[in-house]
Amino acid sequence: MKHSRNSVTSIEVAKLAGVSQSSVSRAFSHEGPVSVKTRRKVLDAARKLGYQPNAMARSLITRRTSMVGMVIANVHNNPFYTEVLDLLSRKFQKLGQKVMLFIVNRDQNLDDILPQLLEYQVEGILVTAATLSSTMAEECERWGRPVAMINRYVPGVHASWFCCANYEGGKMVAKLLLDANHQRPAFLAGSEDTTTSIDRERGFMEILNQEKVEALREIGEYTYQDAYDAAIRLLDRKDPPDAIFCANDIMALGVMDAAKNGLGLKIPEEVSIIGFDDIPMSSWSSYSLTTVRQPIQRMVDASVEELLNRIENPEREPLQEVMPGELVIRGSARMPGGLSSGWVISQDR
Amino acid sequence: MKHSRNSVTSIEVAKLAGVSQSSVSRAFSHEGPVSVKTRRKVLDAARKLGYQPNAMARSLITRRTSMVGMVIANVHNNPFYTEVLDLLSRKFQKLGQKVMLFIVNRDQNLDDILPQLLEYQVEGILVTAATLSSTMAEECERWGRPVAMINRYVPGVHASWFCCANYEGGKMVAKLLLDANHQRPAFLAGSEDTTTSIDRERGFMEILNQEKVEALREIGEYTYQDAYDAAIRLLDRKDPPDAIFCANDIMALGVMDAAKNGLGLKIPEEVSIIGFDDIPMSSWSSYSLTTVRQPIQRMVDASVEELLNRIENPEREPLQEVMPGELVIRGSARMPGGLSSGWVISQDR
DNA sequence: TATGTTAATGAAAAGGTATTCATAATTTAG
DNA sequence: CTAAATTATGAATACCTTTTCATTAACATA
Repeated sequence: MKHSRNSVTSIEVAKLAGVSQSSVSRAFSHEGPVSVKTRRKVLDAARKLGYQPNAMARSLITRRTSMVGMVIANVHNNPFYTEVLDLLSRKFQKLGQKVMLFIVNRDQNLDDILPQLLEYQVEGILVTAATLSSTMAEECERWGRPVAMINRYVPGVHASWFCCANYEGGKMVAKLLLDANHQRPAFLAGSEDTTTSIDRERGFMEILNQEKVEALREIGEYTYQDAYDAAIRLLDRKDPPDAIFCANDIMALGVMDAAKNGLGLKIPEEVSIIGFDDIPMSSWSSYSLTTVRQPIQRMVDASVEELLNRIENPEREPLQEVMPGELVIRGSARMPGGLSSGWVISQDR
Repeated sequence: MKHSRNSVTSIEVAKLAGVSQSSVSRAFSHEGPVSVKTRRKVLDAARKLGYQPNAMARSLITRRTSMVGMVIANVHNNPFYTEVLDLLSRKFQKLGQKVMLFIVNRDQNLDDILPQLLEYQVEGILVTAATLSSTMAEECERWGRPVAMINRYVPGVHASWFCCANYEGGKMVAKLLLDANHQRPAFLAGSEDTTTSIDRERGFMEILNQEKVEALREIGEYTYQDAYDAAIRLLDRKDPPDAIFCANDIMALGVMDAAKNGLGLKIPEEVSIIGFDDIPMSSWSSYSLTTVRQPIQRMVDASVEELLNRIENPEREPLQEVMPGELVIRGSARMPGGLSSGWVISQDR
């Protein structure tokens, strides 16, 4: 039996079941009163015909789609965002939301995909690792499409966001390095235009400045290879740093490989390296990277719940929260002598 | 100005522009005759009101949604599928398709998400790293929703699929190892129920059997940690293998770490290790993994194009293709003495 | 048994668009 | 300058549901 494109409608089901179309609808949507008898008749007929309610038609009348837009960048060159994507998607699914996915470049303008999201009537938009211009965000919000962001924020914009405490994380790292007597730290920045890198650096420098310690600085592009190259430049000078704090883990791994395999340096004896994120590879025995773990599950849970919450309650004010990261001490950074000086040493997960 | 949930309709635009609703529709859909004058009037009014055509209403009448379903597993513990996801998503976007994403567990039953896909009227379904039961696949196809799979196939099912030549890949690896005089190879399988692991092993064993070489065997779960543990078991016996072929790269990296850091073995002097996929980490200097590169871009391009093609031409027979992988020689496996004996040595990308 | 409540049902309307068909405006050909 | 062909427009309809409203059936209460 060859069907044409799914065109079995509730009317046909009604006819076969010997009831009205309304009853078919009621039997499917768990609303309204239906006798068990008709429900059974309807469900039988539906199964026989392979009937499936048409979500488009439904959304037209209910003005609900149960669809959310998910905009994400950096998914293939940063395992951190792979995990975010995975967790987000699963969480939305579990809560009955369909996910319309857009993978973009970090610096890509979202203005062209936003119309598509609105056209398809997503009820909310979750953005991570990509930046929504403030006018666009406002636009969405004004049209009743709440926006939630992970690890991005737009100052003064009417939207929800959840960030790791990047600034405080940078401070933690600086303190750890200074306590362990590092004299010449360096910061390896990711792209200049991302608040994550900026905030981590700000916190880092705050402490160093406070202690009148100067820092070297290099820039990469948030990739392993860029970081590798930057590390070579940094470590090959005649006054090389004795510690490198990297904007994220994937860069830190590149730096470690450059130091270890590229230049034959001993880690952490000759140079300490610290990252940010705690991606799975960081705990691999070849690296054992000391890093700041982002509260990824918390950020995902909070942002999803907040988004759905605001969808249900459009009048509610958007929530924002910065969530503390957690220092994960492994082997890639020299430790303070009096080890127990108040450092939180986290277990591997 | 506070809007309620986007409810500006083509009728309101028509009113403001002083034309009929039909003209608004025509001005937006680039079909049908519209004078430049009315088009301008319409577009102006639309911009003023922030009008956006409603894709649900449109799809109801056109019976097209421009949405495809994408079902993927293993995305967070195998970077290979992260890249597949990324490429697929971008390709669909570029071709004007919206992607409805479902991330599942590898062994999860897809029967519960399939109704959702059909309900939302996706026009086709792309499955990768997850297995669709043959009855479900048939069901989709019968309802005019073509199915395309990457790296999965269901024997005898009426669907498109594109696989890497896993069997031949396994053979290549076996030949390479034998040529380099390995005496005691081992295969580290991923989960038993995936055709990729099975086929790679079959090819591998085919050659070994042919040469009357026995092989050890272990099983992991397609994860770094599982592979690490399995490698310890394998290498800690009194008759350890001198080569381990792993079902995929992420496992191979776990094996390398187990050998190198766990047991202090030299790679490739004491044990050769070979993977499959060629994920980015494999080329990192800490690993330099010899592996079989999957033609990921080709598989993605082919499957997307095939899917869209079948959507437009429902009568067309589904296409299937197995695409050769490419041996990437790096440093983790001992090489044959006469190196140039016909081996294709690939450049890093 | 009669009456008041509640539950179940069907008819009809609404949601926002694309499209057909008939009509009006414009252009082209003769 | 008229007839014919073409192009532009608007009214009406269809797409497939959910939901309201009115009606009927079932039930409980007195």
